[in-house]
Amino acid sequence: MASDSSPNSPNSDDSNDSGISAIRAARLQKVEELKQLGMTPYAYTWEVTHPVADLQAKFVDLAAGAEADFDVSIAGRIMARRVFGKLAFFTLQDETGTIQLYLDKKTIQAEMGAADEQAFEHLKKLTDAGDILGARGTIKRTDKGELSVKVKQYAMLTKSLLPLPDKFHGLTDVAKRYRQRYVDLIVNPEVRDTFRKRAQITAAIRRHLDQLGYLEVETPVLQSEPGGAEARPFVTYHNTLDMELYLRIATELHLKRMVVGGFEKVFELGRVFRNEGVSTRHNPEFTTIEMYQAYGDYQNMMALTETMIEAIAQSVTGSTTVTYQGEDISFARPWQRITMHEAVQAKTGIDFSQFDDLAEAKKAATAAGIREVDGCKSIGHVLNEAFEQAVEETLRQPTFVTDYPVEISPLSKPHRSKPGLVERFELFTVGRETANGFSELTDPVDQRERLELQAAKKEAGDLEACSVDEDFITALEYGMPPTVGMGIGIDRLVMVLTDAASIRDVIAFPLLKPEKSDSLSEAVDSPVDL
RNA sequence: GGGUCGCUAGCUCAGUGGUAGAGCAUUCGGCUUUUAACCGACUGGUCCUGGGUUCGAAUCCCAGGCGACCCA
Repeated sequence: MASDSSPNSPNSDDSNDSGISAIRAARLQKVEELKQLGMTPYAYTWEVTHPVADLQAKFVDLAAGAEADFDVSIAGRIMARRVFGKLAFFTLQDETGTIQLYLDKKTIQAEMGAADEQAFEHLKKLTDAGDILGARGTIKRTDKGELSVKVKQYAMLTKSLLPLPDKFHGLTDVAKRYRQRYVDLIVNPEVRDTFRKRAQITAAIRRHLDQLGYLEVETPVLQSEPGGAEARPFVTYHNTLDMELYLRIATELHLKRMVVGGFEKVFELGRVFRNEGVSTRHNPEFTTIEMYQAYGDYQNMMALTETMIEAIAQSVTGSTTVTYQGEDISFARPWQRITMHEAVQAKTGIDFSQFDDLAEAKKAATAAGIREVDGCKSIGHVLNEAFEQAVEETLRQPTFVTDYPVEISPLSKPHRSKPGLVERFELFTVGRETANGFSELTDPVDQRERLELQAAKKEAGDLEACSVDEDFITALEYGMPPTVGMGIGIDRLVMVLTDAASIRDVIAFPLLKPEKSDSLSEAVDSPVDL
């Protein structure tokens, strides 16, 4: 598993003493010294009696200079060392926070003398910032007011070979933070908070849906025919079946099969994959939740959506109002609802419902400053362009946009009273699409026609269009109850609730191009100097 | 895909044509109330890569890599 290209794994036989190599060599030497002293540098267990945050809370009222007769055993990473001749202070960090270790020579030598008569000197010599240490002792608040564990015994649990980033400035290089997220997590507490909140959000969603009687299911990632969205798929290959497979671009079509099968409330929270560019709002693999409820329509699902997200915001951030990049966003119900036609008319002055002719619609849109309408194949597409260009960015507070044109909604049920439209909604927050739901199309004949239109686009070279999923049509022919479905982009929701500017801040290991590999070995292998 | 900006020690950053720098970390010495500890000494470099211009390039030019932001 050794990687030659890693900047932090210099060759072990490399005798030059450039910075990192020298530090690493010195620490490997300490590993040997620990072994010779009978202290394993890589321990097996350590009894932990308290997370340090619990201690900070429990002794919040302990006076400066006071000691508590309270035994604790803790473990964590040394984040900082302040060492004197016969006294040392370490800052120890566990998952919950930090606490100071008060290490005085007299106490440690008295307590550990039998095991190691040089215990304090070895502590000074053989520990470094970055090491993982176990410590047992009592609670004390120092004269300067810092809550501390007055250490009686310590043990090296894991010796660290590589230096931590600057203790004051931390790690700020964004590329390095993403590539070596473990270092980012060690030194940047707010990054740990983000991923803790992310877990709280998904847990809260599961709890909410569980209480409503939803069943969590798992559907295939590997598919012979991707569908349920318009996106380019990733292609992979199954060796023994000798066939190409695609990574799913949505969970929709399989979840609907579950509804056909009789599960009336199902959801899947999982990863989908879309073969598209990378930006602050796009990662090629991202997490969605899709949920389906039989016998409900899009009005029911809008109600569920705002109830659920309001509850999540409250439980995760402690408020229904969050600040996103300096802007206050209120998730308090009720949220604004506006039809797509109304929204576009409000921003452009154009009433697209009046058009019968595509050319007329394009002309009006262009006159209103909407770009790139030439390629639009229908009035609905022009309307959608107008919406994306003139409206989307302006929808800051949570807003449901409803009643989309059928041309851009191939899986939605026709609107019960508005010809040409479907019963669909999308949720926009801080100008971004955050959720998408609709009364599901259950008519298998209509569905086949719509998917065949998509298939024709694919034939014509549209890489984001899908073929007809025959088995899905077959499922609909057995009969799907009236159903509403909805999907949420979990990453984007987490971004808003954690005030993250980039989707990469809420994905632990975002996709990055590999750093250029060391060209030295290639140069050696290649006799030709190009 | 286009534009702008960035890449120098483990980390954070100075350095705009003339010997490669600072702080922190590391190493050594001192210190029993520190918390960006302090004091003293030292060490540490593929200046992202490859070409070019020049007596001389971290610096100027060209190409490439990776990243950030903006636009599409």
